Amino acid sequence: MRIHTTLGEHLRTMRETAGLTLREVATNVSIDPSLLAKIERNQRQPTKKLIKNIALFFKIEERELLSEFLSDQIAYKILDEEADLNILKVAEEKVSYLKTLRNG
Amino acid sequence: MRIHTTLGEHLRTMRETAGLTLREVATNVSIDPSLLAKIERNQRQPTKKLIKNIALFFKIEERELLSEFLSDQIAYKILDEEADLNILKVAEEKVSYLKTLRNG
DNA sequence: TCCAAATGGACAAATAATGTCCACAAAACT
DNA sequence: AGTTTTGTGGACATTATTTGTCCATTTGGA
Repeated sequence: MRIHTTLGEHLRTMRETAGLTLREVATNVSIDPSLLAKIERNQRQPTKKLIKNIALFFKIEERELLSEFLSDQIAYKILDEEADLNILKVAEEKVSYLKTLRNG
Repeated sequence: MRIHTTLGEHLRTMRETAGLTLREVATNVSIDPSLLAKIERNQRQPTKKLIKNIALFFKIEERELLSEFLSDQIAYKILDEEADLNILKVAEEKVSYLKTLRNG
């Protein structure tokens, strides 16, 4: 089993493992092959609806892809902003803080 | 370690400490007072241009506010998606991985 | 070579966000 | 009380961002 580090790479691995073309998968999830190609190379983000369709098509857990999707988004944001990694620690503290605000 | 709340709360604290009204600050940073009120209560996100203006107005470091801004965005995303906190660990690993990819 | 597959870019469409206006509510002041 | 000032809420306009498509081009294999 190959290690995939982004959602796009994971999707490409699954497709190639299944021996399918972009066109075949794209048709089944109702998008243009060009868009799927971009998603596999992380040039576009899939919508949640598309993630659901892909999970159904490959018969895997939707939440697995959603988790990859979310961590991708956060990672790319850190990279885009050239931010320090301790931003993530701060964010973690804020989540706890905001949760207590919401509940208490 | 210092206490992190949210960017909005920070802005409100600074404004009140300075004894200024929403209108006074809003006028100086060229936005509607209503918008500033929403930003202080985290109902709206400031643009980077606005963050710059605010930093100039209060004579503080722009990057301090930008860091708060970024960690806020990540925290709110985690909360919105009701995601597990270990997503942040995964994101951290992805950042490292993508950095090595980028550099070769 | 020929054909299918994959990629890139420009543009259209859709979505999501910011920002404003105005009305209202709550204080504060005279 | 009346008046003015401050902060809030919602509807809407505006702007920005993102997704998605189309088509041309390139790549790779039989």
